[in-house]
Amino acid sequence: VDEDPSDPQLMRLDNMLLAEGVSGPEKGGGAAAVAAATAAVGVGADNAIEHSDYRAKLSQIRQIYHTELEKYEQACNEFTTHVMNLLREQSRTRPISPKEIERMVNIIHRKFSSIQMQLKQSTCEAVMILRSRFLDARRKRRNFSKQATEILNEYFYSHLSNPYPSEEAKEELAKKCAITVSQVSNWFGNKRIRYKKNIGKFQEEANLYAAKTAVTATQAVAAAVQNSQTNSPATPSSGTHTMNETTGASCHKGYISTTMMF
DNA sequence: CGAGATGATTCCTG
DNA sequence: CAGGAATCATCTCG
Repeated sequence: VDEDPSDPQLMRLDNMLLAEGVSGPEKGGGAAAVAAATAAVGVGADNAIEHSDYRAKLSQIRQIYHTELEKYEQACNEFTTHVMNLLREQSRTRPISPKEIERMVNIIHRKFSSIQMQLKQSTCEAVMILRSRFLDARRKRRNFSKQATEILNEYFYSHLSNPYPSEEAKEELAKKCAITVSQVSNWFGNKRIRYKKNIGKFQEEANLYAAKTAVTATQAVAAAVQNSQTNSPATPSSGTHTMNETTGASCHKGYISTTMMF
């Protein structure tokens, strides 16, 4: 019967924490803000822009977290002093041992730290979601620029017999297309597999680029080609260096042999 | 909106 | 580990 005064006190504390501290406007607001920061992954233009966007959102989450943490800290302290005052008041009507006070304080702190853990966890979750949204490149896939595709296709179709660019070639292409080397690798991987899966579908494209390289080759060796064009077909006897020009010149006349690979 | 195109990822093999 | 194959997730276009 004597212990009852303390238990209602505890109950009230629990209720207050549960009602106001945790599920009150504070956490709700925080969670909503975090969710907003996470969800607002709109259309990013550039890689750099997206990255800074990502960092901004990250720091936003971090700031929300710290704000909330501070709030809880403050609320915890306030509540502790409040309870202490109540206990002190009660100590006039009944003896209150230091042990009991300590127990109360411990309970309060435990409660608050569990809330903080919850906050921490939800913050971590938000960060993970943010990370996965930004890091999973499939989610933000952008087609390469027309120009880049042009360059890649040009290389592909002018090396149809061996469409495997060396590491240096890949770097070169990457530089020209303003993409990464692994993107170049991806592109060639995709292109090879898709080309050979349906060569017919790519015939038009192949001719187009063959003609295109022929034009550039013609420009490069204008005089020579002009003279030999009417005469004999270019002799494909030379090595890889002049292959560009020879294939280009011969392709100019008709179909490029797409069956030579695979 | 839906089908095809396309860049990226995953899994597997030599 | 580079490349092939299958698959995913998004983009583009009618």
